[in-house]
Amino acid sequence: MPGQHLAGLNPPQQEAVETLSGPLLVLAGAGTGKTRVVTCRMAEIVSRGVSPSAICAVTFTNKAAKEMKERVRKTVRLGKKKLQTMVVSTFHSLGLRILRDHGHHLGLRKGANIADESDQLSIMTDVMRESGLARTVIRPNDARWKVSLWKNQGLRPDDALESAELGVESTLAVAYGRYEAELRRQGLLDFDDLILRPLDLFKEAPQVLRGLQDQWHYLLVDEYQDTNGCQYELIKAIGGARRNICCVGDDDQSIYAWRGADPERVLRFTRDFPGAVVVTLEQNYRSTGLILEGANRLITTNTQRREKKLWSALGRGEPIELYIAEDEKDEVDFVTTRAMLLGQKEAMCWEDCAILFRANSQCRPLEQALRARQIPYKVVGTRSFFDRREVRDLLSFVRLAKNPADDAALLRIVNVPPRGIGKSSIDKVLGWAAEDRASAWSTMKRRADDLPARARDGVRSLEEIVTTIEELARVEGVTPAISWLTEATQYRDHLRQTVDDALELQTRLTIVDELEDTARTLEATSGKASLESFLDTLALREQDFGDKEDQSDGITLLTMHAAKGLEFPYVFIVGMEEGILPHRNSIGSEEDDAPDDRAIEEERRLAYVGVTRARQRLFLSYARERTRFGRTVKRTMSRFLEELGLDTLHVTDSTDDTPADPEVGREMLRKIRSRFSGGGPSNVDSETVTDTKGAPDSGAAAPTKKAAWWESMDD
DNA sequence: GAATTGAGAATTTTT
DNA sequence: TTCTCAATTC
Repeated sequence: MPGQHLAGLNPPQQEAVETLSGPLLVLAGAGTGKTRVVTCRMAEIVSRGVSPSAICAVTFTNKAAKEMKERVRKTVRLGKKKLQTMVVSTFHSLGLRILRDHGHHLGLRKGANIADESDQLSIMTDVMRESGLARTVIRPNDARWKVSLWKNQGLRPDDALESAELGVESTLAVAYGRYEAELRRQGLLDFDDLILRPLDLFKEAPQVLRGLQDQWHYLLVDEYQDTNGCQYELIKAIGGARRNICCVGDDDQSIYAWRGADPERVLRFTRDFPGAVVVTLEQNYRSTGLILEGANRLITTNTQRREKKLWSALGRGEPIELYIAEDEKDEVDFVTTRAMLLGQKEAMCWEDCAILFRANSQCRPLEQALRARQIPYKVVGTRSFFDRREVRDLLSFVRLAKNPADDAALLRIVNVPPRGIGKSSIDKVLGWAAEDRASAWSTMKRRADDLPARARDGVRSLEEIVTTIEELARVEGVTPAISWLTEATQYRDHLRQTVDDALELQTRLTIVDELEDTARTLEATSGKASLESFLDTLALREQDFGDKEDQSDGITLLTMHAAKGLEFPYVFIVGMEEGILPHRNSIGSEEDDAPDDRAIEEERRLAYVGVTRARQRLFLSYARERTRFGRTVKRTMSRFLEELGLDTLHVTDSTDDTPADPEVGREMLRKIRSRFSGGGPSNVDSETVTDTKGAPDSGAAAPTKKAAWWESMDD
């Protein structure tokens, strides 16, 4: 029964849903119902009798993948089991899956571990030293990014060396080669390998690729504008000759060029896939007319883009507001005061409101101001649970149990908690290992007797721990293995001894608990898990932690990058200044650097993403002067404000007698300011989600509701 | 091994 | 200004 999923869709949306074969590009502007189209299209395919196992959908984030699965499940009438054969995963999960299933054709070790950022960094630091690259010339972290960029573009060490300029770049290309060799030696894969190595595999074992091509007749790629060269090759290979490939994206929202994404890839689609159908979605269901008008004006300044013009049937709405602040303090005051007003006058829920900024450093002053006024807030996308030392420490034991060649894991926990294996012992072992071309762990075990007595005992006890983890996991599962590990290492005691701050200790102990919970949750949903699947799930962040973000409500603080795909009724964007947005590194600031149009265009797209997050009200602000690094500097307003249509904005500043809300006099504002100017408690470190509950007497009591903003990430 | 100190940098970072 | 990182020192 074809066409059963077309109800309620506009004509272009219907066309996208009905075009089932051949290459299809869905140019989905912000807020045009992309997710809806994608899920309906998949439902349509299935309802025409295609097995779900013939469909593969690729996204960038776990959240998007989860969302898509969920929506398809709700749309398609089909048994759960049947539906689960449909692959909906991130690029990285897909790559890893392919490598886990077929990696042996590449001589890939069975237990290859995934290197996290700090592993990458320490390996990079080592190989830089060997290559004679001082960290004053290029910082290891920057080197890591550069190498990652090369890998994203599909450049191997040889290619990089060839294309590199003489000097630092070519030395770095040499270091890149050593970095790769070191990863392999330790049986590690970095994130980029998860995309790059499957391409090697397809060359090495074409039958594997053929198998995948036979399996997946329908391919879907989400956020196509963000795909890098490597990811493009991967999907093109799998899409193969069948070319049933549907890419969904918006060139105007391409904001990851600096990570190797090519914003022009969307523009090239019809050349890359001749005969492609292009459907453009322009009706926006999110924002009011005036917001969209501003957004359209802004983005049409860009030259490299597909023509499209968002329109809204939601009415004109309120004008975009601009507040010109005296300084950063005044700007932050404006945001918090305005937010409280909205809470009182328009019954805005805190969770309906977001504050967007360009750089994370802009976050802290906002947090402080919100805390002082006891407005609850949460910060999205800061250092995650997975990057916590406690998690990485404990997982390193597990990694070592799975892959004895993983020197990075060994070095992290060799003496954590202290077991008498000091620096000199470690150096000795590393020396022997290098001579024998063996792994550090095997060498350490084999030659423990050549070490001082205390170190020897330490090695034996570590050996005991590692073997037991492996056995426990194999026989009883991951959960008992992890619980046993924390007990046997007395990791909690170790924390109690080394952390003196009570609050900090509490946080860290909780993290240990949560790691155990994670194992439990994983095994509760999918049965006894192997060490491998446990580690993979964590490394790719495929699992949520305790649904913590769902419980908290409050104003959301996030970067514009993190805001992509989200929407809020009320949006503040702060720091609309030259040097911040567009960022100074994109302006071509250096002496002889010509202004880089492409960089500016990306900043403009970023601003566009920010603006199009707003449903009803949009507040922009900048400061006339700002204290940066201890020095007060004059600021100029962002060129993007002009491009948005300065004359259409409702502009106010601190001296204005008609403050932002025309109905509320300046007196009122002042009153509110002074009422809440008393300092509140401070001293909370931000983690993944910081939730500061407003006290009952805060007077900032906006109503709250349960429906969460992340339920609608429809872009 | 832990604490101290000094230099250098201060975008965004889906996995 | 304020953070990070690594070398130095006790």
